[in-house]
Amino acid sequence: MSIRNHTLLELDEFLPYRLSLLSNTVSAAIASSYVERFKLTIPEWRIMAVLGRFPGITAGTVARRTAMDKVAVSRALARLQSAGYLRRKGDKTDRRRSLLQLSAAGDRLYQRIAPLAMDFENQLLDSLTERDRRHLDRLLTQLMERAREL
Amino acid sequence: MSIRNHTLLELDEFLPYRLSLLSNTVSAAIASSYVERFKLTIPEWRIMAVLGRFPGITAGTVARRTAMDKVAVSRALARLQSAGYLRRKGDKTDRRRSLLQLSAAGDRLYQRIAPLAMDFENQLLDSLTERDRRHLDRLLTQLMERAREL
DNA sequence: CAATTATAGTTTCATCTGAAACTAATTCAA
DNA sequence: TTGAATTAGTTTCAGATGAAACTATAATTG
Repeated sequence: MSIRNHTLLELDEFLPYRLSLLSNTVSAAIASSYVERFKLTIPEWRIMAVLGRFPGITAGTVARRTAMDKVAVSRALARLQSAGYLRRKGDKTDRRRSLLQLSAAGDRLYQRIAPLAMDFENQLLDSLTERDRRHLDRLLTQLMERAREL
Repeated sequence: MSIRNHTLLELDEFLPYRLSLLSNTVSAAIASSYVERFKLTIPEWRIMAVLGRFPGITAGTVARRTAMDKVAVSRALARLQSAGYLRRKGDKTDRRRSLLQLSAAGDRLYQRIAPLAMDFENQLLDSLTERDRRHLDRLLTQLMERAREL
């Protein structure tokens, strides 16, 4: 990072640790600021977010789009359904699958939370200039590509 | 991020999600590339890292420096001790505490893993220019400050 | 001082999680 | 075709986790 060629391992300056800390801090802030208020977990909210955007996809597609494993998706879907936020429609061409979409109540909730989420992101990014944001976008993309390779 | 003023919530472009994904991907790579090989969990390895750097600190200090909660620290310390990597020395001025340090075996392990950790970090950062790295350092610091406020 | 309050660290308990096993349906291959 | 292999999704089981209770010690205060 800023001090290149560390000869000592300093956790505070160790990129994997910093990423983990930042991600956890951000997630905790989200959880306490709006997700918890609506009695959702982060995984449930993520699923609502992809279903709000792409209605009618299957559980497998949800798993891929949210990078969650299928067990976690299955359980979160069950909870969303029993909370009344989810509808499943059997897929006629493949009866193992169901096509998922938010119920009316689910959609109302999504319409309330999505702006809060975007607002939260904007508040995070407010401290950065437009140029910084583009830079951040590029850096995260590059790091992500690299991390996938390693 | 790059496309400012989202009117739609796209998970793939949502900063908290991207941070979480990147952090998880990096942690998974670390776990499979060297931590798992030495039969350590990430929390255990983090504790070894701070003890390698700051021998003689207490469990509470470890918790603060690793941002782990005290339950997790207590358990990871117990595992490290039973694996023979940790020594505890009663603190004479406060008998609730112990002063922690790596055992000889713990230190040997630390000396093997630390270079791998730094090497991993360097591989991650290889894709960035020196200027990008400084920028990344600054951006992460700013985001972290902001996230703490929110 | 004695009594209360606070702190360090551990244990308990209930919940969460992920790997593996499982069920049901589909696709492939002989 | 039909039996084997694959895939979608759920359930099970065993281990991980975090909040709250607990133990032991130290600090505070009246």
